Formats: sequence, C-alpha cells, structure tokens
Amino acid sequence: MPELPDLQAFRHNLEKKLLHQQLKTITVKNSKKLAVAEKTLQSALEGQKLKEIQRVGKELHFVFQNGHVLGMHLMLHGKLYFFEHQNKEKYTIAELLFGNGTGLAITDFQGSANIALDPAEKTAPDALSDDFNENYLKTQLSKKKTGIKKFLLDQKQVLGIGNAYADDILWYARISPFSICNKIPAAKVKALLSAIKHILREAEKKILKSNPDIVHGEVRDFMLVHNAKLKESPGGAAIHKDTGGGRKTYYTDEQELFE
DNA sequence: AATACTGTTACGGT
DNA sequence: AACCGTAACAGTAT
Repeated sequence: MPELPDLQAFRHNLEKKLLHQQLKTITVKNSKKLAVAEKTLQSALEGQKLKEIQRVGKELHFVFQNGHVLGMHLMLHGKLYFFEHQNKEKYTIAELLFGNGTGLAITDFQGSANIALDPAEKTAPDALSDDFNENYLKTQLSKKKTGIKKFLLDQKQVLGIGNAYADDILWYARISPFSICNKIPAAKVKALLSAIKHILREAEKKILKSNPDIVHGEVRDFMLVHNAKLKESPGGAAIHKDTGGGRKTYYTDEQELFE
C-alpha cells in the first residue's frame, strides 16, 4: 500500500520498537518471492542485533550488526504488524521475533510483498537524497520524451514516488502530468524538484502527527488533488480524473502543459 | 452496498 | 531497441 512518506513513518516507528534488539528467529511462511533458502536467511540473520532500518525508495532495509541486510518491499497491499506472543494475521509472508519479545509480521493477501537477503543496490537516487538534485533531474528529463508523470513513477529514474504523490507533486509544481519531459523549461524543473521534496517531507510529518505509532495502513486525507472525495483543488479549480494503465491521474487546469 | 485502490512485472504490439 | 498500454496478482477499506 505505502508510498515513500508512509514508509518513512513506518521506518521511524519500527526503529522505535526494534533498534538494537537481537533477532531471535525469522520464519518464512510464503517463500514464493524469496530468492534464497529459508535456512540461508536464518543463518545470516538470526542472533544478530538490529543496527538500523533504512528506507531506500519503496523498500525498507533492516541492517544487522554483521552487515547483512533484510530487504522488504510491501508492494501494493503488504502490511506490517507487531505482535506479542503469536502472530495471528492471515496472509503472512514472514515473521520476525526479537529479543525484547516483540514480533513483527509482514503480510499480503495478494502474496506480492516480499523479503530479500542483501537486496541489490539501486541505481537511481532516492527522491529525498542529496543525489536527487536539480542537476540530475535536468539531465534525466532532457533525455526523455515520455510524459512527466510516467517519469516520476519510473523507479529507474527516481526512487520512492508512487501514483498518489506524483499527482500532488505535479499539482504543487503546477505542471500538467501530460507534459513531455524534455519540453519542461528550466524554471519549472526547479519548481518540480522543490515540489517533490516539499510534498514528500510534509506528508511524512502529517502522517506521524495524526498516527504517531503507524506501521501499516494509509493516511491520505490531506492530499491536495489525489483524493476521490475532492471536487476542487485548494485553488478552487475543478479536479479532472484520467484513467490509464489501471491507475488514476488527478489534475486541474491550473497545471501548465508543456509539449 | 457500492466504489476506489497506493506497485511491479510480463506480455504483446508498435 | 525503446516505448506503450493492459492484465494480473486477490482481496481490503470505507
């Protein structure tokens, strides 16, 4: 379910409960998407202390003392649950038990969420990293003739932006989602970059403020245009909906089209 | 009861 | 080769 701000909030709350704890056991319930044997995973991670949890794009990376990393991707519908004694969740992918008695289950009714041992390094920069800057964005956009929304969702270009936040980002930058990448003028590229950083950072703050202990679920009630209940943007313009690729795009006439 | 739905990959076609 | 659109995954949340 989650996008970058949700995952950022989850990361925060997972660390709050699990940082420096020893991983007692890890059990795989659904190994369809797991590339290594369960035993390999267990011997790499069990007994190790959790050093930190990073968010890399839409993945969470549990970094352990011995350098091994447990990667998690929640995909569309994955959820994390804390449990005390026994995990009672349906659709469990894997369970982790920590030294302080806290259990963590990752579930997905679709079976698409997945874990990985030592996930491959990503080539694209994370949307909130310093490597994702004006220079990078300008260079990549100049090479592309696709629509800007598609670019923002492309995890080979920038990590962490999903369908919902792409719409709010483009509205905030006043750029039409159908604008062609290499036709967007320099000043607007700059506006786009600051919109990305601003929208994503603000969303994390809002999520944590209203749901201080969140590790799953969605908070989307503050979204500016990507919200089925809204008729108008904050500027009072009618919100248009465009369906394509099974995902919806919400936008208004306030957004300039470059083509 | 009705409606909307956040990610990614595989596939066929252009 | 690059790119595009669609289906599939199988339900959940309100």
